[in-house]
Amino acid sequence: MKGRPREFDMDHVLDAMMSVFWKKGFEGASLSDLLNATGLQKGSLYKAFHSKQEMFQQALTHYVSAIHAETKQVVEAAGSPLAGIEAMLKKVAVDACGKRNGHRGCLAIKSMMDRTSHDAEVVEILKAAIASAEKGLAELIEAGQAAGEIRNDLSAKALAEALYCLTSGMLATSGIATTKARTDRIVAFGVESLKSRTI
Amino acid sequence: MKGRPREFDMDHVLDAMMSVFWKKGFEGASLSDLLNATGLQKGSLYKAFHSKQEMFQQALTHYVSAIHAETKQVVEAAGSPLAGIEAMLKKVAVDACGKRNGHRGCLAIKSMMDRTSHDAEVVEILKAAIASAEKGLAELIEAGQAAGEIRNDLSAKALAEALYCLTSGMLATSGIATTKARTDRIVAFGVESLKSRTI
DNA sequence: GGTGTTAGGAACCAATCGGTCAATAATCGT
DNA sequence: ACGATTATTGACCGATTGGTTCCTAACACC
Repeated sequence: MKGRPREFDMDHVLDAMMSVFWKKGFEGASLSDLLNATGLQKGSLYKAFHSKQEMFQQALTHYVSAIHAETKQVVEAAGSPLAGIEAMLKKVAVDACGKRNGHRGCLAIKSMMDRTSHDAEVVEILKAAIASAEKGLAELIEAGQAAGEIRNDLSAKALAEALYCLTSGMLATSGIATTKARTDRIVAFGVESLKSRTI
Repeated sequence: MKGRPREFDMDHVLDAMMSVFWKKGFEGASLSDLLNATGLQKGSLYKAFHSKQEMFQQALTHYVSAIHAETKQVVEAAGSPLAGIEAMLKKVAVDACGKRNGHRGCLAIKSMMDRTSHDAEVVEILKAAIASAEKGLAELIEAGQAAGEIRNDLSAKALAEALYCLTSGMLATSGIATTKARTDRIVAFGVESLKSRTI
């Protein structure tokens, strides 16, 4: 590495930009919002990221890996595959209900709505995130099926998709139709729909 | 009514604005976009609606009632409560998969993401829309329960919420993770989860 | 057929948008 | 120590933003 080293911490800057985009969306977030949040000057920001689009992509990637890590941790703390899934659903329910760092809902879901038609790179980031999430879910479900905990009349893949769909739905209506009682019922429905049953 | 009558057709204008907001979102839709789409001049638009916010609110209301009418029709064409629900899910799946008037997904879900923190009126419109949709679903489910077609170990309300959540999830990932095969599996999961079972 | 009322049209506005650039400062490799 | 390289700063840019205003045109009512 040559030349003058950067004075700011990239992680803090990504966090700050993530917050701004999360709260205001891509178009709603102005350069000066980003500048205020990061504490940087326009030139510095544009030297590190070449455009607002790239700022967004990096912030989104940052968000996705943070969520991934959090979810992994929650799942692994649980005692069984089904318990892991329930814990994950409950985590999503909490994110959908309350405020999280002052923001509601999920940056990834928001991005699906307003960026995918303008930014192909964002589409790839989100596709990868969904694929990764569903792969993790499917593995968990397979383990649960092997243990006889989870129904095996439907494929692990199909169940993983349905589960992911349920979480997306909770996050999509975040702030409109998300009370704790409501998300509790949805989580219960999800868990109940997974259980193996003896007909 | 006094004075000069308006020359444009309000319904066409609402349709046009709805399309623009649907495709570009609130912030992404510029006044000139709206002007081009409606064919009106700035003065006329602002005489009819007093601000961009109000244009959005009216366009969203227009959208919500259109979707409501479409859904009602699809449901009533089906032969039984459960068949009605399946038809409704399939309709959502189609909307989530393909393009519809050149737009993807659902304007209401998009609005939940980017307008609810800025516009309290939009929150009310969306809350009312969700409440109405779930009320309709719950009545359908109750009828299905009475007919023995739908499980009654969970309340109609809880099932309606879960079902709505599933549809929101499909629409949220519109354009990212929506292939026909995938939405087919999710629809099948939804229907399967509703069926009454003899344990 | 005036008169009051509303719609249409286009020029106009300040503010803000995303983005650039040249000058200066700080570090690395040698 | 010195040149190459990179970061920081802040002024600057044209374009566009949402919104206003004023004038004219067209109808309803009496």
